[in-house]
Amino acid sequence: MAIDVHHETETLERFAALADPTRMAILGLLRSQDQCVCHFVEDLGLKQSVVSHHVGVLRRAGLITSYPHATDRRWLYHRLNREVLAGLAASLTWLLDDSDYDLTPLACGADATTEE
Amino acid sequence: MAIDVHHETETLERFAALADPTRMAILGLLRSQDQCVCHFVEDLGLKQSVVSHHVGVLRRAGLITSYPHATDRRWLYHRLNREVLAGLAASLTWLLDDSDYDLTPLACGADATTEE
DNA sequence: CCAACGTATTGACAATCGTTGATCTATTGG
DNA sequence: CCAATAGATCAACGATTGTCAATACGTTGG
Repeated sequence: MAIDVHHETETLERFAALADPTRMAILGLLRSQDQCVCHFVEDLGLKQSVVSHHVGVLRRAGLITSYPHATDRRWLYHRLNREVLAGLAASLTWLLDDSDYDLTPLACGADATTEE
Repeated sequence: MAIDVHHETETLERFAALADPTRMAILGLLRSQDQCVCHFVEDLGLKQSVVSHHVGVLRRAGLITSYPHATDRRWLYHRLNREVLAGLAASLTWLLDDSDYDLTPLACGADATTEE
């Protein structure tokens, strides 16, 4: 069974990639349209190297994919990887799934002994 | 409108709290039953101070809530905060919502100029 | 072929994070 | 009251991460 696919290093890296305001802002910009780094630099008012760094983090985490512009290959466009983001949402809903939830708190070792 | 509730510091802190193997393991254990720190120490084979630290991170992030055992108040039980976890899942699905998605990549400044 | 441009990469520095061991507090049982 | 227990807290250390400036790389236009 796929016990803890949700704890995998890959998944944790992805959550870490989400946990940064700059990167979350970039993802927010990509929500409505594919864009290249120059837009992030302009819209977020950040240095190019900073943006490039964060885009690299997002790409290595698999949260976005990148492709060169059709005519001018200097421009690198970025797109949300919706499958991966959906996978993260699935990890969260897996945690939330309470079909196996036992309402009684798990007894402590000492608790179990004394109550025996 | 609730433009970027999903970028809030609170939300980012929560994603950061998820991005650690120990904390994700603790959340995984809490999925099926409320437990106290002693269980995490035993099940994960970690030092008490390490577990206490990570439980603190999870609690401050709002991912779990804590309450003392009914009869022995030395034992502190922990429970998933399902509302908060659902909120994180909502932030992800908000990113995924492509109802406003424009298939044409956003033109670069230079691009727009030359193509004029 | 050269200069301008978009982006990636690198190295240095500061800040943050996880681990450890020690100590501290509160609670329970004798 | 005292010893044992559950858990929190703290200071110190090493590892990681973000920022910045500089540089390198590939592409394009002249």
